[in-house]
Formats: sequence, structure tokens, C-alpha cells
Amino acid sequence: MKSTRDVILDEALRCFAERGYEGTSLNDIAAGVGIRRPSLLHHFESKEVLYGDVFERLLSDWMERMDVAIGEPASGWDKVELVLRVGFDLFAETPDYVRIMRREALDGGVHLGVDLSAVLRPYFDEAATWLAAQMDAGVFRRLDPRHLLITGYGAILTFFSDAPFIDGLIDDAALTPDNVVEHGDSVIALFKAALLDDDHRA
Amino acid sequence: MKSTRDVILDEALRCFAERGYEGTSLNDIAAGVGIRRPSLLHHFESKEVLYGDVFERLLSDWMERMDVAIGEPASGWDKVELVLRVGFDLFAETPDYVRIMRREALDGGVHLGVDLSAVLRPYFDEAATWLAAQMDAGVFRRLDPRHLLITGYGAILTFFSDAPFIDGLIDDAALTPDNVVEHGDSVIALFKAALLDDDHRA
DNA sequence: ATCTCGCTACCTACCGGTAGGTAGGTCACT
DNA sequence: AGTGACCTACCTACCGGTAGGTAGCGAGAT
Repeated sequence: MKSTRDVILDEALRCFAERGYEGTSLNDIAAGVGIRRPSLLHHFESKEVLYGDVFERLLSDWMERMDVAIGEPASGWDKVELVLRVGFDLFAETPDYVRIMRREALDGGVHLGVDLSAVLRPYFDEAATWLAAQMDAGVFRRLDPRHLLITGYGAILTFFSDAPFIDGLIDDAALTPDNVVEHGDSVIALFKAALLDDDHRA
Repeated sequence: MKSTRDVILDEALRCFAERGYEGTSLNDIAAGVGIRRPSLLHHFESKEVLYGDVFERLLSDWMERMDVAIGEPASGWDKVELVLRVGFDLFAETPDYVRIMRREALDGGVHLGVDLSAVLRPYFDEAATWLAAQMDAGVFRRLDPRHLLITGYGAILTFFSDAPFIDGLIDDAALTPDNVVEHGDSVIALFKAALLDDDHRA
């Protein structure tokens, strides 16, 4: 059985993702868990600490999975596709993570002690360097690696973070399993078409 | 000289974009204007109405400008580039609009009387139909038009909405004029590379 | 020319409600 | 007996919104 602490973290993630930091009250979270607010504050010393702990778990989950993907032996386009696929699947599994992450990006990380960009920057720099090398070697079409990464980040994240909005643009719900797969394939096809010249394509 | 009402709308836009609906108090806005909260409520009958009016001004600004761009005589890739460029410039001029829009997309439009997706859906459908026709005619590489549009929306919007976060990933501030131009060129280059076969490219 | 009515824009003082957080007690289990 | 998990009752601060009052102005009437 899950510890109360973990149940609180789960519920807090859900609430913070759904309504944001300011829009979520400790009463909401406590009610979702089935306890009173002071009991919740017995496990986490303040709302800020609770939020920070939620975020810490999120980051460590993500980094662990991305490290695995990055370490896989693959090269050229296969590597890009692998990382995109793992990132996409990761987000698909944890849309609440994505929404809370996006809210934090919007707010510039004011609720966090840690600087989010600083944590992710090493990954960003490594990816940019790798892309540039591949372009130099003629494997990929030449595009600005840093802007490309930012665009890819935006393209993938948005699909999950703005799902309630996208729901209204298409006929199905955005996050049905079928549609998630379709969108993932679509993003990968876009980057494949953009990065590979016709004569490099299978 | 600007009417007090307009000054309030400007300040409210700034605050809502910066800290969200729940994170902004009427006192914050009033203080920014230089009046007291009850005086603000003399001009707008409630916080919700004020927020709705801010959003209404945003939407009509955007739609007016996009209508002009869509009406321009151009075809094929030139049309895509034109619309992307106008959209990008529009967002670059009004990053506060983008951030408040994204917050609304995240929340699923709960603070609004109007359904945001319903307003934008005709544009979305028209664009998807047009893209599909171009692909059928062999002008563009075949990709799923709807997913492509969602990806484009995410790619462009994110750069502006998440600027505080992106600041930390690159060395300059994200929204310097130079960098905005660079990113716009980069997004356009990405879509151009993806949509045009090698033999269609100039 | 002046008085006064009506109106707008602002103010201070206050309302009920809810936020995060604390004090202190109960109870079960070790 | 000690400890951890939970409770009720309470605190202060702040929220959105209202009540009621006032200063200033322009239009009409005298």
C-alpha cells in the first residue's frame, strides 16, 4: 500500500497541474486525499515545500528515463527518432507532469527554489553540440541546432499541455491513445522530412 | 491621453499575463494604475468581466491582423511563409497576449465565457483543408495537416510564452529583437525543409 | 453671474469568505 | 511511555465586492 506521503504527492501533482499553484488550495489537496489540511501539513511543512517536492520527483523521474534513452547505442536519424519517441512516450504517460512544467515555464520558475533551466541546460547543450556535428558531417540538413531544439521542445510539450484547448480544435479528445500515437508519428515525420535530404531518406 | 479604462485594461493584461488569473489580485492592478480597488470596480463590474474584456480585445486584435494576412494574394509555399511570418511578428509584438493565451489554453478556458477553441476552429479547419489540397496537388510533401498545424502552433507560441525559461537555456535573453528574427527564420526554414521536396526548393 | 442638479471618478470603511499556518489534543501502535 | 498520524479550533492576512460619501465638472434655470 502507498504511504500517505505518496498519496499526497500524487494528489498535489494532479491539482497543481490542473489549476496551477495559486489556483490550488491545501484544502483541495487534503480533501482529495481524504484528510484535513493540518494533517497534510504534518507531512509537508508548507505549501511551497510540497510544491517543490512534487517538482523534484517529476524532474528525477524524467531525467532518469531520458538518461537511459540518451545512453542507447544509436546514431544519425535513428538516435533523434529514439530520443523523440522516448520523450514523447514519457510525456504521454505523465501529462500532469507536462502541464505543471509548462506552468512553471510560464511563471519563470518563481515558485521553485531550483532554477529549472539550469538543470536542463546540460542536456540542451549536449544535444545542440551533437546536432551541429551531425550537420557538419552532412548527415542532417543544416539548420540552427539551438532554435531547432527549442522548436521541438515547444512542438512536443504543447500537444500535452494544451490538450484541453486542442480538444476543441479536433473532433476527438486530444489525448486518446490513438491520437497520441498519431501525433507522435506526425512530429517525427516532420523532423525527419526537415533533417534528411531526399537522398538520405530510406 | 488614454482613458482610465484603457490604462486599466493595459495593466490588467500585464498582470494576468505575468501571474495568471488566480495569481493576480484586483489590488495589484489598481496599484499599477494608481487608483484604489473600488475605483477599478467602478469601471469593470467584476474581476471576471475585466478579464473577459482583456481577452476580447486580444482576440479581436489578433483576428483582424490574421484576416489581413490570410486575404493576401499568395499561393503555395509563399502563402505558408506569409502567414507564419505575420503570426510570428504579431506574437513578437505582443508577448503578453501570448502568455495569457497560453494560460487560458492550459486551464481549458474556465475563466472565459467564450469557448476559445470554437472561435479559432474555423481558421484551423480552413488551414487544414487548404494544406490537404496543396498536398494532393503535389505542392507539399504529404504530412497530416491537422497534426502539422498543432505542431506549428506549439512551436511558435512556445518561444514567446516560455521566454523566461528559454532565457536560461541560451546565453542571451530570448526575446531580443535579433534573437526573435533568428528564431522566426529558423521555424520557417524547418517547415520549408519539411514541406518542400528537394526539387521544389528554390 | 450664480446656483443647483445630475453625473463621473474617485475615496475610506467595511462585509463575508477563504487562504496558509499553528496550538494542542486524541488515539493506535510499538 | 513514546511516537507518528490525525483531528478540531483557532489565528492573521488577504481576497472580491459593497456601502456610502465627496470633489469636480458641465448644463440649465433663474
